[in-house]
Amino acid sequence: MKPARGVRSLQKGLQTRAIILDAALGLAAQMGLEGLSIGALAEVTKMSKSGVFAHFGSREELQIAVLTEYHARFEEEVFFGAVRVTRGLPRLRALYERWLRRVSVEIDSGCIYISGAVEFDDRPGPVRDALVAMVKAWQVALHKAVDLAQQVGHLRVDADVEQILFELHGLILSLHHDARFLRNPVALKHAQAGFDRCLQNYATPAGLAADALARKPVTVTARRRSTSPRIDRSKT
Amino acid sequence: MKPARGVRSLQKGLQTRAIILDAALGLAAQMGLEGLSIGALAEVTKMSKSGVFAHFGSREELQIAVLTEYHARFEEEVFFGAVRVTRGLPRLRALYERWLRRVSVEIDSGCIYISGAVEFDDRPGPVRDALVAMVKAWQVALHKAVDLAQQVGHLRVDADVEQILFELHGLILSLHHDARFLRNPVALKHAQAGFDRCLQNYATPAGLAADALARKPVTVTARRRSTSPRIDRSKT
DNA sequence: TTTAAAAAAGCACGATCGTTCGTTTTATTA
DNA sequence: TAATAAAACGAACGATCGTGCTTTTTTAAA
Repeated sequence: MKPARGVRSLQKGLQTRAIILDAALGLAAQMGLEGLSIGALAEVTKMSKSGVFAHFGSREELQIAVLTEYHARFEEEVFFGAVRVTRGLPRLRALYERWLRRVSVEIDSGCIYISGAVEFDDRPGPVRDALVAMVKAWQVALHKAVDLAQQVGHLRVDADVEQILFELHGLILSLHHDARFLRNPVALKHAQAGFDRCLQNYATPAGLAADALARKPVTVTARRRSTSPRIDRSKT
Repeated sequence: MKPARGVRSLQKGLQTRAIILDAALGLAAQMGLEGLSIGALAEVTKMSKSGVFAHFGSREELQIAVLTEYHARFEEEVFFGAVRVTRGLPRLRALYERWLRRVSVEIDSGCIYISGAVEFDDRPGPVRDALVAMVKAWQVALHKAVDLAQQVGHLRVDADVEQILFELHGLILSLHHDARFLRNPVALKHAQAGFDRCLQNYATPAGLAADALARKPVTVTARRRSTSPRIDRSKT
């Protein structure tokens, strides 16, 4: 039959592909998507270069596969865990808290969305396109959460949603920068305080009340695995 | 004589070194410090690889030289131009406006501080050390400006200076992300509005008055070259 | 204009990169 | 267990990487 096509249908193939992808996520988080090399990936998985290569067909497809996998994990950890929280400020805070935790847990692993945005901001091609699509999808999800918070009367309706998202995203980026690059241990507190101050600007009195009410239970709840066992997550 | 030592004393050497460095800044702004290769640099300057190489002695020293040059330009454009403005909120706004403009002018050239922070956040070595030192120096300068704004009564003295810096930096990072990566044309407006909203939180009434007074003349003044002709800036 | 030094070029090195191809091993199915 | 397909390997390719050496060209001083 023809060589590899990037799409597997049997057991063993998918299994080792998942192992490779898991290692690739770790490598990409540390070295960046551009720093991810097939040789290093082969070494870390104790496979041959060509063996690794055959699972993806090209380096570009490997990068896209890494992105797709990262997106799935991000979605599951940050998004799906928070949409079950009461809509309005409680849900928005839950989204932000999980997002924040994802970036600060990744203090020694790196957020591929953030590093990828810098690496591919003027490097056109399918990798950039895929990354842009994922980041925009996440922004749309946040947009909806803010919209809902306005509809339930938690956020002032005259507030500019895009402006809120811009500022919240800035807090996340600043956290990533200060915690990871400058190794500033209080960066997390600044990001949390920034969110609170943002709310004080855009929230209604009813929103602040709802937020205060929901605050303890929401922030404390530790997230447990949902039912879908899509991928072994033992190293995460 | 011994080979190259990275320090030149005669005319021609420094001259072409400056030319190379200028090209290297452009390349690094586009490809990142890690994407900067001596081969590509030789091609763009129409020199031989070894000819380029001899001016720096190693790739690492080239990267550091690029950083140092970038730092000098940043300092001159952003910092030295703003410290002549009245201390307090007017100066802080002047600093922020220039910083902002530097990042948004660089929409198609890239801020090396920001891309470098992502590239070197877990890549120890002298390049990372140099970059950290420069970013911290800039933060210290901003810190002083905020301190002064508190001392002259423009900012509330109970405000956390580090928190203010964290949030302002977040706005800059968000601008860089949205403008450069997502190509969102309204990102600049969001960054400006974010600054204003930040002031409304931390400024005193006297500060807001001083800011309103100084706003027109300060923001409009276009910056002209100062007297020091350290380096040909024709491409900038 | 001759002379000594600095600058640039030329060439080659080992290493690593992504990728291709043919072979061998492993896994699945009949 | 035998037959068949998938998976992994091994070796090699052209390209590029940073870097070292030697030679030629250019520059500055005598």
